Amino acid sequence: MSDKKTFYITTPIYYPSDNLHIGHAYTTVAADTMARYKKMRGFDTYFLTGSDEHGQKIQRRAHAAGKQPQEFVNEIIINFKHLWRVLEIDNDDFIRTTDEHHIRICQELFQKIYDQGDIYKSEYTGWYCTDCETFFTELQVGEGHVCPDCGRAVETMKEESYFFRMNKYADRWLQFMTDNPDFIRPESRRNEMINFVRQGLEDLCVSRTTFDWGIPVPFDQKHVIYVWFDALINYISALKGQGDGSLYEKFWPADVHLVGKDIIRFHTIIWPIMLMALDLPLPECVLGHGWVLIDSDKMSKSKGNVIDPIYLCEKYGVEAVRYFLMREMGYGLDCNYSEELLGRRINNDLANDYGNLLSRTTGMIEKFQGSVIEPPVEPTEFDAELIAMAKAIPEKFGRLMDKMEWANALSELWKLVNKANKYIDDAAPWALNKAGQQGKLSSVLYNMAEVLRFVTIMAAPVMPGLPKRVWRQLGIAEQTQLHTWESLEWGRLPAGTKISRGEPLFPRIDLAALAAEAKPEAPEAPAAPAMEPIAPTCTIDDFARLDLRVVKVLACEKVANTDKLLKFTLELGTEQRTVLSGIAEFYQPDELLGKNLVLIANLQPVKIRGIESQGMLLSAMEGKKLRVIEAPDMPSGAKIS
RNA sequence: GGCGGUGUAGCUCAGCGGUUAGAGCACUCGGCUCAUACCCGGGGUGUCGCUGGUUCAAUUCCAGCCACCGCUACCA
Repeated sequence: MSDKKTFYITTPIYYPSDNLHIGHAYTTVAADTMARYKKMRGFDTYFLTGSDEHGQKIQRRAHAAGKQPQEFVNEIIINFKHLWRVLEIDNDDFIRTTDEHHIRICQELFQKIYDQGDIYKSEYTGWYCTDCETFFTELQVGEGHVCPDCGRAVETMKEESYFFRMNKYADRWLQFMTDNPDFIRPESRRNEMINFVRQGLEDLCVSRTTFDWGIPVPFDQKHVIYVWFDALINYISALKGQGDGSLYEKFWPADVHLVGKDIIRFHTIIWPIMLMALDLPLPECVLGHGWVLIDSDKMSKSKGNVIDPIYLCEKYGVEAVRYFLMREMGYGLDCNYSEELLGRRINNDLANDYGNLLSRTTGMIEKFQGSVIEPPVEPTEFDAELIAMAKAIPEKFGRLMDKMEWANALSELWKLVNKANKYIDDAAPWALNKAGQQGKLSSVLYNMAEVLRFVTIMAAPVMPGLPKRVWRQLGIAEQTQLHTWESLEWGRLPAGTKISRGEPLFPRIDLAALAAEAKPEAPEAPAAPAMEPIAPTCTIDDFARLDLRVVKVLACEKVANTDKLLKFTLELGTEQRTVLSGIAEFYQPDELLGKNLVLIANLQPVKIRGIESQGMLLSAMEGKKLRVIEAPDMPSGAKIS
C-alpha cells in the first residue's frame, strides 16, 4: 500500500443527447491538466469522467431516432471517448450511469436515505408543459405561464413523488461552508450559494413517474430516481463499484469536482447534502469555471455557433488547442473563443516565443558547436539573472497550479520564455562565436537549452504531447530522469549531449489568410444562423398519425393577463375550434382575421388558463422571428398531406 | 422585485490610501540577424463609469447615481 498523497479529480459526467463541444473540452482538459500536474508532483491521482445517460430528454431523443435509449447513448458515447482520445485525456475511469455497478450503488444509497426517513412520499405540484413533458417553476413560466422552451402555455399538474429532506440539513450546510471557506470556488459563487441557502431550502423532488428511462426507485418501481440524484452518485459509485472497494477507501473524498458555472448549485448544495445524509465525508472543493463564449455569446445549438473541438485539433493540433483553453480562461471568468484569437495565441506564445526559442537554440548549437551541448565553462554577465529566474519559477508556477489558476501559471511560466529570448539578444552568442569566445558561447547555449528543459517540464501537463518532441531535439529523449519535476534543478542537463534539430514545434498561422477565408461568408448570405439540425428520420406512418387541416380564422383575441397567448376561433369545415397559441408577441389579434392557417387537428386538447385548446397552429420560427403557416385559396377542413 | 458583483489604455485584464497608474495583444519607430517575416528596445493616448463625502493625500475607503453582469431550486 502506497503512502503517497492522493488526488482525486472529477469532471461532470456529460449528457449524451448531443456530441460534445469546446466547452466540455475545456472542463475535461482542465481536469486532465490538473491530474497530470499532480501526478508529476508525486501524488497518487485518480481522474474520473463519464456520461450521464438517463432522463427524459435522452428517452425522447432515442425514441425520435427510432432507437432504444441504451442503443442511442451507446453510439454517442463512442464519440465522447473518441474526443477524449484526440484531446489526449488520460482519465483513469469512464463511468456511465447505465453501468451495473452504478445502478446498484445508486439504489443502495437511495434506499439508505429512505430507510432513515430523509426521503418521503408526497405530491409534486408545478407548471407543466405537456408538449415538452417538463415541469417548470413559477419564475420560469413567467406571468404569461408559458413554457420557456417552446413558448406554449403550461398548466398546473400534480405528480406523486418522493422528496429528499434537504431542508433538514440547511443549517449543517451553512455551518460547513463557514468552516470551509474554500469549499466553493471562486468566492463569488460561494457567496451566491450561501445567499441562496439562507433564503431557505425546500425539499427536493427526487423521483419521476412521467418517464421510465432511469434507475428505478428500489422500493417503488413506478418511479425512477431523479437524474441529478442519479448523476451525482457517480463520483462515489465509480470508486465503490470497482474491485474490492479499495479505490473508495483510498480516494474518497474527492479533492476537486470541476464543473461549469451552470451546474454549481447541484454540486455545492444538493451533492453535499446528499453526502451529509449518507454520513459520508464531503469533497475538498468544487470549482466552478466560466464558459467558452463565441464572439462574446453563449454557445448553443440553436445559434449554430457550436465549436467542434475535433475540427480544431485536426486543424491546429491538440497541444495548441489545450494551451489556448488553459491560457485563455481566467480563474472563474468566461473566455472568448474565435479562430483569430486561437491563431494569435498560437503565433505569439507557441510559435514566436516558445517554438522559436527552441529553434534558435538548436540552430546555434548545431551551427556553432557541431550539435553538441558544451559545458557552461565561462559565465557571461547576463547569466545570473536568467538562472535566478529559472530557479524561482517552479515554485511560483507550482503555487498557481495548486490553486488551479492555470492561466496565471502559464503566464508566469512564459515570463521565463521571454526572459530567455531577451537573454539571447543580450548575450548575442553569434557575436561570441565570431569573437572566438568559446567559453562564454558554450555557457550561453547551455543556459538556453536548460531553460527549455525547465519550461517544457512545466508545460507538460497542459501539452502532454509536447515533451517527447522537445526531448528528441534536445537529445535527452532516453534520459527520463531529466523529464521530471524533481529534475528542475538548474544544471542537471548533461554537457556532451548531442542535439538533433527538427521541424518547428508550432508552425505559424497565417492570420491574414484566415481572415480572408472567413470573409466570403459575409456578403448577402443573410447572416444565415446555421439551421437547427434535422431531426432523426421518421416513417410515413409516423407522419400519418398527425391530422393536419386548413382552418380559417373567424375570431382572434388576446388572452387576458398573458403576454404571449392569443385565443383563436377557427372554422374547420363545418365545425368550430377554439385554439390557443403563444404568438401574441408576433401578431396583433386582428392581423390574422380571415386568413387560412394550418392546424394539427387531432392533437390532444389541453386546458390552458381555463380555456380548452383544441389543436395547435403551425408556424415557422427562426431566432426571434415567427410566422404562421398559411394555406391560401384552400377551403377550411382540407387535409394536408 | 431581492441579494451580490463589475465599470482602469483600441482589446483582454492586473493593481493600489501616497513618488511620473501597469502587463499582454494591437499600432508605430528603431536595433539585431542565431531563429518559425522571428527576437530585443523605444513610443503614445487613459478625466482609473458619474457626483459628492472622509483624509494632509483616493483610481484605491464611504454614499448616491448611471451602465453592464451573476444568483434568485427541482432543465443534465
